[in-house]
Amino acid sequence: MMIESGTAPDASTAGYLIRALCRDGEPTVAYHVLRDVSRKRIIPDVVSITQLISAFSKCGNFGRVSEILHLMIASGSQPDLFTYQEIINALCDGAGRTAMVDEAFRIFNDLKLKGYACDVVTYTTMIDGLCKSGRMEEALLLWSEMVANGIQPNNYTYNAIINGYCKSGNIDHARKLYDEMLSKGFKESTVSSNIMLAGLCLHGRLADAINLFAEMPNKGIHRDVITYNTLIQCLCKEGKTSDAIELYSSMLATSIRPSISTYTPLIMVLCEEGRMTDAMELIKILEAQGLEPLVCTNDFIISGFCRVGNAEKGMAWLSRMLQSNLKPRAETMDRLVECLCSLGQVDCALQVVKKMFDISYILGSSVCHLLISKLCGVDSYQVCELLNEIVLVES
DNA sequence: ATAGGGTTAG
Repeated sequence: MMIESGTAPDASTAGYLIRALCRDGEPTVAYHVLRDVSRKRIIPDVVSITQLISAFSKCGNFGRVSEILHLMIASGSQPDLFTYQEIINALCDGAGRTAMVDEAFRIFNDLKLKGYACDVVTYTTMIDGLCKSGRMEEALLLWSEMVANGIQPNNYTYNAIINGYCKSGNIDHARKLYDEMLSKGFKESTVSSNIMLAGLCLHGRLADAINLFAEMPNKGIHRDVITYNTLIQCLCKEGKTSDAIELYSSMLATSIRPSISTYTPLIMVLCEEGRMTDAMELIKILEAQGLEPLVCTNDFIISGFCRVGNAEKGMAWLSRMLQSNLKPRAETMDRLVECLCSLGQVDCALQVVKKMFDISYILGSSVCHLLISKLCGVDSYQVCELLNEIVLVES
């Protein structure tokens, strides 16, 4: 309407639109606004373009990020520390999966060379990224460099490094840093407690973990869904299933709502113990709360039904999975074939095998042997050995 | 005229 009425949009018009579109999760539309106005030599403010860069960084579209940076610089506008902070943060994100920490580190070091004054947030982001990819030595070097530059670590920085120590197995160093953090006047928080809790759990120090959990309210630290999930997962891992379920029950008595990560370890351990009725009860509960089981939970359930010899239920869940376009793990299919064979339901087993072929899985050799044995009524290992011998003799 | 950054489980 504005353009049709003959009023030319300016940089502010574009800036408003770009920020609003980014906020509403429409970065591609925002990008087209930027392209449109830049053709008329109109360049929105750095804040708006930074939001756009942030949106594309977060979804991993670094090609587009680089393009916008070039457009920005070519039109005489300079990205600032916030702009690069968003890119570095996104490159560090991904929990080791898609983390491009090397690239983040390159940009970070480049920033210093270009004369940008990195601050506590930039340093902390980079330290956290290095810690998360297991590069503790470099993270500690950066910490020293930061302090040498007159920037004091804050509670975020401490949490990043404490988390790094916890994850890399040095729980005693983590503890030392924790005490140092407290001595500098930074307060314990839900986040710092959750980090230590996860560290203790990771190293099997269940008694210490339970103690920390118990002490949180005494110290005035609020427990959140992550606190509960971390301890529930730990109890499940340590075989304390009834304690895990008890903790889950006590969680329901609080105002904290369980998440899918509350249920996943509980259902997994119930399936492993063959407690399929209890597992299915939890599935019903989580679905009633509008949650959806993870793909791996479906695998646990099928394997669990196989474990208790209920191939029929296992088959039903497999169908449910395939109908939802979820891909079961190959081992899950193997378990089901094995279970059906042991029940003498070779035809059903072959149906599963057909479904495996449909999703382009290859039969494992042990399942192959099992099927051949069932179909031929002979021990296929012996047949194979015989065949091998024949091949040897002939060659 | 308006407005931007970092943490914990999975």
